[in-house]
Amino acid sequence: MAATLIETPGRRGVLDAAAELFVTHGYEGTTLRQIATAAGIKAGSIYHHFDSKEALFLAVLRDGMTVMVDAFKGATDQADTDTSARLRSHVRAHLGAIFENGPYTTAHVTSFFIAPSAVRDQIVPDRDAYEQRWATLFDELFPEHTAKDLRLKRLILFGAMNSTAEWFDPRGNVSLEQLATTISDHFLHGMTLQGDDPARDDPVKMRTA
Amino acid sequence: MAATLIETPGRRGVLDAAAELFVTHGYEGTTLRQIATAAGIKAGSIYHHFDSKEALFLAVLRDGMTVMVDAFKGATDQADTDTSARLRSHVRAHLGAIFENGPYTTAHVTSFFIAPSAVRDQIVPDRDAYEQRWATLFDELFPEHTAKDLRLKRLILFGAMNSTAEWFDPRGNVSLEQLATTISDHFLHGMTLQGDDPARDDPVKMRTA
DNA sequence: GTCTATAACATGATAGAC
DNA sequence: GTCTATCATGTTATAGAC
Repeated sequence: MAATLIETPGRRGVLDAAAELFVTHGYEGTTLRQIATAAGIKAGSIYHHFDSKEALFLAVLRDGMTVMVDAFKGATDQADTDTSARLRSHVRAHLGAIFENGPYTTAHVTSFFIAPSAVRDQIVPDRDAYEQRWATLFDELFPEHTAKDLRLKRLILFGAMNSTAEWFDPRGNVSLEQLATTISDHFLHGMTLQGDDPARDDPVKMRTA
Repeated sequence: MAATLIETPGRRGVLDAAAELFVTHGYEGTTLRQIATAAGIKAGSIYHHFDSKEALFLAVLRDGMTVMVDAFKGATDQADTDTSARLRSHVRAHLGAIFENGPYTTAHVTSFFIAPSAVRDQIVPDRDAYEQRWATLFDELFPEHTAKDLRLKRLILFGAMNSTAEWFDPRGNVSLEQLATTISDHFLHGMTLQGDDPARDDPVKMRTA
């Protein structure tokens, strides 16, 4: 039994195998035969579940997006009150989607940019909807900022969060909780030295205009 | 004459064509025929200049790294004094390398992660050396911070800067100068509202421990 | 009905001979 | 630099197993 054999049968098994391979080798770098082998079937059999390689890729990206949206909703449901806690829970949710919910989200984050335009065009609406959730959150958290500024800041945060997929290892000496705290605290305060207690709970006071 | 025809002949022409195609389609998504056509030669002729497709890719990544290192040196040579100006000039240099020095840097930033491991292994030392320059700069700029914290913050900044390759358009309503200022200011101060003058020059006072 | 195996085709890639 | 042999890939058609 090969190490990378996916146990789950059927359509889900193909998706699991594909997502994992897309993360490490990219879309073009992954062959249907690799996916089939990892899923324990033959290449031609994939076409029973998906119309094409692109359709399979799109399904992986869609699932990744769904995980992120669900995580975001979960953070919103926590109903935190102060700015710091609200931001942190959503950052934690996004990072959790990347590191705790399998390779679907990672595949989305790392291989969207160079995806074939036919695939990109179909997934863009989903992405836009997710970004809109964040935009609305930002409007609520930072009402004094201009829309233009908030857009830039949001993209900066996304860059910081998504790029963790390239270097962060949840099993290392920094936990996912610490990473979420570091990123959200830094996003709010920059390099200003805070208290040494990483679990402090004083809300951040934004200057009102 | 095709629109994407590269005028430069020989080895450099192949590199130019390859770098541009790698950015948009990734390594595996780019064929030697596409590169050859863009360079105005035949596919097989590429092997006159490079031993393999991987060797060509490696050369592109190396050139991209060189551009970044040169930009970094140029920023250091400016010999700014205060923290804010020093950080900003280096951020500006890194962004300039991405958006003003052709597709080599962008290819490096966007397609390193999913590059074949044989290529990645060979370019890692160059990357590490570049990151070490940043690490040294951070040590000088933020001496009160722990090494562990500085590493995280550095990776956060890299994520923010490199991800601009996916969304920033220098011809849009935000200039590269504004982007550099926004990113470095936000890195230092977070969401704390600063004065409305984007060109202010007051140095940032880091609290001493 | 649901899933998979087999086998073959068309295209186009890499690489080495010329 | 060009040409061409070899090989891999996405895809389809058909049929078999649960």
